[in-house]
Formats: sequence, structure tokens, C-alpha cells
Amino acid sequence: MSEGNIRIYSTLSRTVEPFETIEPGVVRMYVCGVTPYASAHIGHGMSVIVFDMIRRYLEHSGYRVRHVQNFTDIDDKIIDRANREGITASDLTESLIATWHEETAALNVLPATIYPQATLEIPQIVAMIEGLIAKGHAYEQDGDVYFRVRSFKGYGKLSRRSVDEMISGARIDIDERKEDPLDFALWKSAKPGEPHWPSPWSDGRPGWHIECSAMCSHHLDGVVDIHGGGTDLIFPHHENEIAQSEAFLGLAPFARYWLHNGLLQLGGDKMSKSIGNIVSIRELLERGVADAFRLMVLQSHYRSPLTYTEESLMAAQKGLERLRGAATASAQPSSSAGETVASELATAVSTADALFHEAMNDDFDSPRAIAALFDLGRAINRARDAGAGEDALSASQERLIELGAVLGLRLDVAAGDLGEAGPYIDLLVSIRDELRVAKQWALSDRIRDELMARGVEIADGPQASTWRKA
RNA sequence: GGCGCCAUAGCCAAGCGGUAAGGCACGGGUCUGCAAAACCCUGAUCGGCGGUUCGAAUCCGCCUGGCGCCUCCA
Repeated sequence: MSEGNIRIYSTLSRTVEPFETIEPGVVRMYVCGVTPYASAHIGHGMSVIVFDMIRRYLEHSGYRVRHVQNFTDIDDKIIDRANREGITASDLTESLIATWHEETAALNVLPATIYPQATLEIPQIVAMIEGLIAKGHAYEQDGDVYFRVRSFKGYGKLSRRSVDEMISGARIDIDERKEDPLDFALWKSAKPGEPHWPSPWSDGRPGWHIECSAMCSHHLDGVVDIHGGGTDLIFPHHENEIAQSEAFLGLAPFARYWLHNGLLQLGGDKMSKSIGNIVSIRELLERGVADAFRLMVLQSHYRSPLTYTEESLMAAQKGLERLRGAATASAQPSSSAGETVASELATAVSTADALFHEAMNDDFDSPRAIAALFDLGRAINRARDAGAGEDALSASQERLIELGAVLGLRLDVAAGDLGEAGPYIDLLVSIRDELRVAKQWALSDRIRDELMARGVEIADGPQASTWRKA
């Protein structure tokens, strides 16, 4: 295993650093989840796939991963949407959270260890705010509580900006109740009709940011190894989390490695709910291209932005089929290859294995790792064509499938799962084989074409034909 | 205005100091009754201009063109 050899780029240092965990063999990973107020789009899908890949590789490398992904299940947008639909905020969020679990599972994302929700952690949040007030890092004002940004000397270290420069940016709300325009809300008193929870300052709700600090402390013992999210969260969200957590805990760094995935672009712009250029995860699932989407995402480095196009999705689909073909192809009936073929294949396996791990250890370079998988796939096909035996072939295919699984790619798919149609297709194909022996080309071609039109692809072998779901 | 990122073959995309991975598409070939799949062959000097270096796609500067963030955002 590769534990101890991994290097990770951290946004905090802007450099690649050796990965060392707080506790040996255990990774505490906190990834910012969604605010469930609308259905999830493929940008969320990309992020969740990226961190799933990272988590899988860490586990593959021998670590135990405590993976926490939160839901920020109370905020203005949730309240607005719930009011418009005439349901409660929690009805809305519970429904969307349930859907989230279904959809991410369908994307082959491993479940996080814990999925905390802001509204179920109010006591921890209140306690943290009290602690911040006690230490002079926060203050109450008419039932609201604000974080005193200038009381935290490290403010701006993640996003690399200084408080004085931020002042000049004219987009900061001037709020008379704040001591300083940069201060941000930790607790907001409820307006009439809004959901609220009791606190020493008012019946109200937590501000954005504080829930993540509180849940991190509660579920991962304060400091974490990896803290992740999209690049759009660097400022203000993660900057504010650092301020809150480090001010509260009185130690730094609160997170050792800050990982940020590049954003998915659509039509040249960032896909965003507010712009409205959305492709939902559901659409992807309904089309049956979830695995192709994962391959598309992982064929680009996680830190780079990625533009989603139909063309690149289809290219990934073809690539996926290629890998699956190599992973599941059967040996030729007349396998009589010499030892040269077997030993060349064995060499290809160990080469691919080494390249794969080398790439993944280098800041999770999945594109390079996948290139090694394609190389292995070619070597397998080649060996099969050269008449490699079942044993040599299946050993290498197992390795290909295992490495694919480390990335969450399902390469070991059954040749054709069309449910109850299977036996009937088998029948048609075997009749067609007899027609072919009788050189009844017109009829056999017709069967092939008709099946193809119904999503079944036939491949003629030397002995018999095989079929698979196209 | 501030902070930051990016620009590699038709498209997507690795590499980040020693003479360009991989995928898709295209073309040629092998195999096949014809196909499909598979396999083989074929394509780039890395946005532009300077500089550093024995040597740069990789480092520095300038320019051009994109993009993200600056309190909604994975």
C-alpha cells in the first residue's frame, strides 16, 4: 500500500506537500456539502465524485477515512422556496436530502461516515458562538451575533487577501449594526414566520459558515486532515471557517490540507443555479451515463475547471466501453499462446500498477492513472488476440477491474443485463448462428440490425456470436 | 479596482527543467461472408514576444485571449 507516499496540493500553502495525518492511519476529512433548496446539478456531481475518488484512494492506500459531509439545511433560499411552495423548510430539505442520497449512490459515490445537518446541531453551534463571544471574537447586537473579523489576525490567509484590501471592494453590505463592514453573522434573529431555535441572544438561526466549524469540531475532534469543497468556497466560506474554528479552538491550523476542486463549466460559464444553466444529476441518471460522467470528470485533474459538453460526455462513454470490453473479454477458445505472451501481459500489469499508483500519489492525478488503465486494457486485448489463456487473461483483468474500482469506475459489468429479455436474446442469437452456418446472410443480418436497433450489439466470433447491451 | 487560475494536435486532457501520456474523432491496414469489436500504422514543439539555462511546453518578464472569486454558489 502507498500510505506515507501521498503528496497533496493545499490551497493554504499553494504547494504540493507530503501527506501526514494527525493520527497515524486515520484521515479526518470534512467536505462541504450542499444547501438543499433545489435539485442537485452535475457541478455538485463533479465535486462529490472528486472527493469520492480521493476518499477511495486514501482507503486503498491503507487509511481509515472518517468522512464527514454536511447539509446546511437552513438559510434564506430554503426559507424562500419553502414559503413559495407552501411547505415547511424541513419538509423541503428532508425531501431534497433523501433525493441527494439516492442520486449520489447512483453515481457510485460511497456514503460518507456521517452526514450532519445544521439544524440538528444547534446546541453545538450555540456553544461555539458562546465561546467566541467569551474570547472577544464575537459580539451580540440586537439579537444577532457577529464575528469580529479584525480580532483574528490570520484572516485572509487562505484566499490571500488582506482585510484592508477587502474594504476597498465596494460589494460589502454596510450594516449599521456591525462594528465593521467585514464582520459576518454567526447568529441571526428570526423574522416573523421564519424557522427558529432558542439561543441566549434571540430565537433565531445560525448564519452561514458557523455550522461547518461546529460540525467539524463535533464530529472530527476539532482539527481535520483534509477540508474540501469547490473553489468557489475559498472565500468567504472557508476563510470564515478558519477564522471561527481557529479563534475558538485557539490553535492552528484547523485543517492541514485544503483541497478545492475546479468548477464544472457549461457553455463557457460556470454552471450556477442563479444563472439557470443547469444540467441536473437526475438527467444524467435517466440517460444511464452516470459512469461515463465519472470517467469524464476523472479524466481531467480535480483542481482544473472542466467544461461539460455532450461531445466530451460521449467520448467518455466510448472510452468506458473500451475499458469494459478489455476487462470482460473472454479468452479465445483456441488459446495456445506461448509463455512470451503471458509474461508480456504480466509485465504490462505491473507497469500499469506502478504508473497508476505513482500518478495517484501525486496529488490524485487521476487522468494519468486512467491513462495507465487504458494502456493495460490494450495489453489485455493484445494478449487475448495473441491467444493468451484464461488464467493469464483473467488475472490481468482482475487487476484492471480492481484499479478501476479504486477510482469508483465499474468496469466489471455483466455483458448484457437486459433483465428478462436475456434468454430470448440468447435464443435469437443462437438461431442466427445456425443461419450463418447455412450462409443465410440476409436473414442473419436482419436479426443483427433489428437487435442493434433495440440496444443489443452482436459480435461474431469464430465459434459462436456473443451479444451485449449497446 | 483587488486576489487567483488557465491557454498543449480537430475535440477533451496529462506532463511543470532534459528533447510531448491517455481518451474521442479522422485516414490507411489486419481480421470478418459483410459488419461490430479488437489489433497495427498515421498526426502537435506546446497562445505571441523577449529573457535565464548546456538545455524550457515546463522558470522569469511583457503582451494577447479566456475564466473564477471579492459575502447566493460544489
